[in-house]
Parts: sequence; structure tokens; C-alpha cells
Amino acid sequence: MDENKDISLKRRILDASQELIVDGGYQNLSLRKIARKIGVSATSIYLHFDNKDHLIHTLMEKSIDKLNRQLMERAREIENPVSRLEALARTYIEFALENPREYQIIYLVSSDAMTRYPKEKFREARRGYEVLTRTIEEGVQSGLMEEDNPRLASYSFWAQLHGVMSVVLSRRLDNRIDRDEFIEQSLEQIVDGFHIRTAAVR
Amino acid sequence: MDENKDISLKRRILDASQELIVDGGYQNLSLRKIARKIGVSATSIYLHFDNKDHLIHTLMEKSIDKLNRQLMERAREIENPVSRLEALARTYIEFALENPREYQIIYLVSSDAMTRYPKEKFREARRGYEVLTRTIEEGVQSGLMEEDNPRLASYSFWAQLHGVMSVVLSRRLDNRIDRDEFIEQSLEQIVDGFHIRTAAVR
Amino acid sequence: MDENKDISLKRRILDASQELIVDGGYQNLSLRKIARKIGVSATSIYLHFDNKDHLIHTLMEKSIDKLNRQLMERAREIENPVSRLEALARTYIEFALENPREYQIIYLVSSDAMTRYPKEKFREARRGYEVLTRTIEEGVQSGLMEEDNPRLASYSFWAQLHGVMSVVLSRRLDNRIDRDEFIEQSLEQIVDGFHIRTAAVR
Amino acid sequence: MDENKDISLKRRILDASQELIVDGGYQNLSLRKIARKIGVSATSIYLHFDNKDHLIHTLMEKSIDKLNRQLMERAREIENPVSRLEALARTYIEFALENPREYQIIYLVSSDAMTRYPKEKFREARRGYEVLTRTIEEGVQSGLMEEDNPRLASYSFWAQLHGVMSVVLSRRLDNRIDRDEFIEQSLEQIVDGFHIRTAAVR
DNA sequence: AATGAATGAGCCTTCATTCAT
DNA sequence: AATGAATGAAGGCTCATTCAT
Repeated sequence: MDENKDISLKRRILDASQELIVDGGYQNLSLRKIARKIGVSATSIYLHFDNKDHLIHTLMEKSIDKLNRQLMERAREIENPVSRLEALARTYIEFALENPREYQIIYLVSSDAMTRYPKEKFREARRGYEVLTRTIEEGVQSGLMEEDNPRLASYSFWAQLHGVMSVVLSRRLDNRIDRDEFIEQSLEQIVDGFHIRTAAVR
Repeated sequence: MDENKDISLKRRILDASQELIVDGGYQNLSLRKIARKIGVSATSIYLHFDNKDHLIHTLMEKSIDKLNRQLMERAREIENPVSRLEALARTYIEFALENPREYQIIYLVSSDAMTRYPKEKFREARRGYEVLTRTIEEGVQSGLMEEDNPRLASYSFWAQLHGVMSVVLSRRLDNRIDRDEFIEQSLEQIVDGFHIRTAAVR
Repeated sequence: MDENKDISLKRRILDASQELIVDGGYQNLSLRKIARKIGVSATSIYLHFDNKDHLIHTLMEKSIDKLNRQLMERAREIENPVSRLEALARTYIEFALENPREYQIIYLVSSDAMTRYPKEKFREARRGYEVLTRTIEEGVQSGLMEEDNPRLASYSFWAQLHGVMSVVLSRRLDNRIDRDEFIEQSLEQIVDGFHIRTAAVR
Repeated sequence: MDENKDISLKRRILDASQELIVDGGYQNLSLRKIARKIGVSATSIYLHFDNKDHLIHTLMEKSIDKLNRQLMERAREIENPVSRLEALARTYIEFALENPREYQIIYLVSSDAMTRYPKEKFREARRGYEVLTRTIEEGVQSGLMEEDNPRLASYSFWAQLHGVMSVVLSRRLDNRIDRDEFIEQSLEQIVDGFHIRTAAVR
């Protein structure tokens, strides 16, 4: 308790929110629950956030930034576009597995919370896609990939990966299927779709 | 007569619920709104459903059945496993585009509404995967596909498709990207990942 | 208590609201206080009123109707316009003294509660003025009064009376002044202003 | 310097309060809004006012003083009691038209804010009536008016004027009636009631 | 002199549910 | 089969005020 007090209230609010969202669903999040969880009055939340939307958007923004940062760091390390593409995919997967809460919050974007997500933050959120798009563009330039529309390709790549990870994280995966094997095989298949299959059959 | 009236009310409740979800999203659904919409007392809903969960589960079941039925019908028409796989994917996509909210309801499965989704209905929901799994199995048997684990493969296939459609439906797609082109190219890529690329590069 | 239960909840809500408004001011009225006062849950109010505005508007409407009814009844009884004018003024004053709560609620109209007062009810509310206007018109026609603009005159008459009664009811009257004398003298003065002073000095 | 800054804050608080009342009405006034408006912490208000009531009472006092000052200044300029009476009425009307919200604040006196209005300030507030009473007394002495009870008469005069202006300011006036004409005619009628109508019909 | 942190009380409203009829 | 009455819980939010600094 005393230990918790040391951490800034803002951080504690965000942490509690994350926990509550992930195991109660976004629509079950309430300011009162957050307050109760961290032993603080509900009004105190308003000392750090304008309103519920602001809180949620902050949550989303932080998670998105964290993911994007990891992606950009990883991208910088690898020269070859094909390897870089795979590395990005692996980074994405690792992020989802290691930060399932943050990952799920990012995709809150699809709910009505996103309707009110500020445009300028939205643009910021797209920086992850840009790293990917640039990678594919370089792949095309160097003749290692063949894509007419790199931006479209990067969105498609991302979407497929997301589909895979969302099945994993939502525990909708048939329990006769091994999680890691599922991820690995899906990953290979998706990445493979993006580079020129130089010789005959893979 | 009386019997018809009864059936009719249940149906009207379900229809109204769906419309309400279409208009306002799942989280805006309330028993009172449903009742108001069909001009009936809120209490009347309890004559046909134990509680809100029961109603939502019924809704989910209906949507899942509808999708599964379309998939199974389509599957029956096509002999060749590779063509059938693609046809299933297209059916899935069409369903999502034509019934966006029912599609969304199906994936409520992952949210908190699903925690309480009865196990036996859950099994029923998997019938769609079975059609797919069988198709892949046949593809492997006939030498047109190469998959060690058809069940895993079918989940992966599904997951990728879902990722794509969820991006489309949640309107998270960059508006510089053409929706139909995005779908088409993603579809091809996903399907391609599942059959043996007989000659060199496609 | 049991006795109270016999009276319809709707009526009890209205009564309680009236009491609360009059001795707590309009801005202090809260649904919760009303509910507490009559020993009922706050939610129950919504069984009879759409919302707080609706409740207040109903209150206003009822009071206005009551006053208007008394005015119209009284008007019907008296032929001579000058006598009728005075009778209307007296009726107005009596109403204010006998129903101070209703009277004060009528003039809530001036606050922001009125901004949202439905137009059609507003028109209805003016019927009291019409009785007065017609009386003045008849007075002019019969040569007993002299007014260029009967409608304007009736509003002015009303306004002056209201000023007098509002001082009385709000207890702003200097306590060295006798209430009844104050009312009587003001009344005479106001009424006198409206008929032709036939001979020299009154 | 420091002293000035201090005075200035108090003044800024009062000014902001008045502006806020002008824009949103008295019931929308909140300490937080005041603080926000002048870029100061809400707590700072407590350095200059004991609490919200104290602030509002100060506001009322200021407005009342302002009105009274205008009345007294005007009164001093005019010798003839009848002319002075009319001039006072016109001053009152002008004040109401030019400072509608301050005017309204004065009549807050009747609301619940007044219950707690300190007695000694209340007495001060009556100075406006005194000017009026003295005028009527002089009118009676000089044979220009005929009133048994000048104090009562001055309250009645005031009340009638207030009734007229309150109709005007609350926008309850029928829109087929010209505001200025309404005021002018009412004014004449009220003033006329207070002086001896020397020759036959006016 | 001025502030930031914090709170308890209160606001209107919506909701799922129960119960007697 | 269907309803109206009623409720407790909860929601987001605003507010005046206190307190330590």
C-alpha cells in the first residue's frame, strides 16, 4: 500500500484501468471501479484526466507508442528488407504476448471509443505502419519483393498478423492446437506471402 | 394462433435487438430499448429469455448459425478443394460485408459476453471450422495442398481472414487504400499460402 | 403514511416538488430530494415523468391552468368591462395569496427552465392574457377605457400586478407596512390607471 | 505593488463572477468556473471570500449599491418631486436595461441566496426605497401628490416598476408587443398614479 | 498569497431485474 | 401471456470545501 503510494496516482490510474479493461472488457470499465481498485475517490481521477474518454485515449496512446517504439528500434537494426519484415512481425508477436493488455487496448480503437479518438493522435498511431511500408518499398526497390501498392500491402500484412494474435489472446483457439506452433506456422505463411518465392516450391 | 403470436414476439425481440446493435453497437443494447422499439413492456422479454445474457447468446448463436449455414451450402457446391477453399473465404468475406453487425456479434465471443457463453453452443459454433478443416484435409489427400496439421491450418486461415475483415469493418483502414482492392489482394495472398504453388513464381 | 399511499404517486411527486421548490428555491430541487420526501426511490419518478424538465413543466402547466381557469370563470360572471377588470385583478391576487406555491412556480417561467418550455404549452399559458385583453377591448369599445393597444395594456396591467404580488410573497416587503393595505392600495392604483377618470380628480 | 495585486485579485473574482452570471445565469455560477476564467486556482477564492455565499452576497451588495448610487445621484439633480419621481423611475429602468444581470442579481434577494443575506446589508439595501419615500413625502408636503402612507406608496411604486421590468428581462413579453413602447406606456401609467391629476382627464 | 491534491456529497439518468396482478 | 410498479446499483460528472505546503 505504502509502496503503491509512491507511484504517481496518474500511473496507478492507468495501470488499474488496463487491468480492468483486459479482464472485464472495455464496456465494463468505470471510473468508480478504477477508483475503488486503487483505493482513491472517484473524483480524484479528474485531477489527472478531463474525462473518461481522455483516460482511455491516453491508455491507447501509451500502448500504441510502446509498440511503435519497439518496432522502430528493431527496424533500425536490420538492413535486408526481407529479414526486416520478418523481424517486425516477430516483434509484433512478442509485444502481443508480453503485453497482452496493452495489445488489446490498442485494438479498442475499433470500438466506439475510437470514434472520438483525436485525429492528431490517430496520425501518430500510424507510424508503425510507416515503418512497415518503408520496409516493403525497399524490398520492392531491391527486387526482393513484388508489390504494386506497398501501403496496401503493409496494412494487409498487419491485418493478418493481428487476426492471428487476436485469436491467440482471446483464447478462442481450439485447445487441441498448440499455441506456439500455431503462431509460428501462421507467421511463416504470412511472411512468405510477401517475398518473391525465388525457386519453385517452398 | 396463440402459438404463432408467441413465436412472433420472440422473433420480434431478436430482430429488434439486432437492429439496435446495428444502429448503436452492442454496448448500447438494453432490454428497455428493445422493448420500447417493439412496443412491448420490458418485462415481456423475460417471458422468452431468462435474462440479457440469454438473449445475447441467442443472438450470437443465430449469427453463427447463419454464417455456418452459408459456408456449408457453398462448400457442398464445389468439388475441388482448392477452389472450395477460396469459395469459403469469399463466402466468409461476403457475409462480413453484407452483415457487418452480425459478423461483429459473432466476435463478441471474445468479449466478456462470451465468458458466459454456454459450452455446448460453443461446440456448435465450431462447425464452420470443421468444414474448412475437412476441405484442407481433402486438399492434402489429393496432393493439392501440403499441411501437416489441417486443423491448425484452418484456424490460421480463418484468423488471417478475420484480421483482414476486422480492419475493414472497424474502419481502421487508411483512407488512401481502396477497400475492395485491399480485400481482394489480402484474400489472394491468404489463399495462395494454402496451396502448393505448382510452378515457380505465381 | 398509509393514507398517503392512497394518493397517486404522480400527485405526491408533484406536491412534494412544489413544496421543495417554494421553500428551497428552484435550483435546489432535485429528484432525489423529492423521492426522499415521499419515501420512494428516485427511479420511481421516471415512471411518471420523462425527466426533470418534464416534471417541472408539468408543475408549471398545472399551476398556470389552475390560475387561468379561475380567471376565465370569474370573467364570465361579469358584464361591465371595468368591473370585470377589477374582478380579474382580485382573482389574480386571491390566487397568489391562496396558492403561493403554484403562483411562484408559474413565474419560474423566467428562469432557464423556461427556455425549454414547449412552445405549444406556452401558447396555452397565454390564455389568461387573452381574457384580460378582451376585457380591455370591450372597455375601449364601450367607451369606458381608452387604450391604443389593448394587448400591450393587458401585459402592462399583469406585470404591475405581478410586481406587487411578488414583493408580497417573497417577503421583501418592509415589515412596517401592512400587507393587506399594501395590496389594496396598489390594486386600486393599478386598476385606476386603466379606466377613464370621468370627473376631475379621483 | 503587492497590495495592488491583492486588490486586483478580489476585483477580478467579482468581475469574472458577474460575467459568468451574465452568460449562464446565476444557477450556473460555480467557484471552479470563476477560478478557471481568471486563471487561478479555485482555492484562491477562499483567500478573499469565506465561501460561495459570501461571494454572492458581495456581488449582490455591489449591484445594489450601484443601483442606489445612480438613483441618489439622479435624485439630487431634480428639485420638483413629481419630476424627480419620474426621473427615478427612468433611472431604475435604464439600470435594468443596461445591467440586466446585475439587476437580476439584486432580485436574487428573494431567492434562497437571500435567506442567508446578512441583516445589516439588508438595511443598506433599502436606501433606494428611502430616496423614493422622501420624494413622495416632499410631493405630499408640496401638495403635488396625495398619499396617506408614503413608505407604502414607494414600495408599491417600486413593485409595479419591478413587475414591468421583470417581464421585459425574462423575455416573457409577447413578441407582438414592442418592448420600448411597453416600457414607456407602463412607466407613464405608474407615474401618473402617483401625482394629483390636476385637471379633468389626462 | 497561492496552490495542488483530495474528497464526500450530490446531481440526473439508465439499467436489469423482481413481484404482484 | 403480458404488464406496471418499483427498486438498488451503477454510471459519468460537477461541486464546495478542506488541508498541507
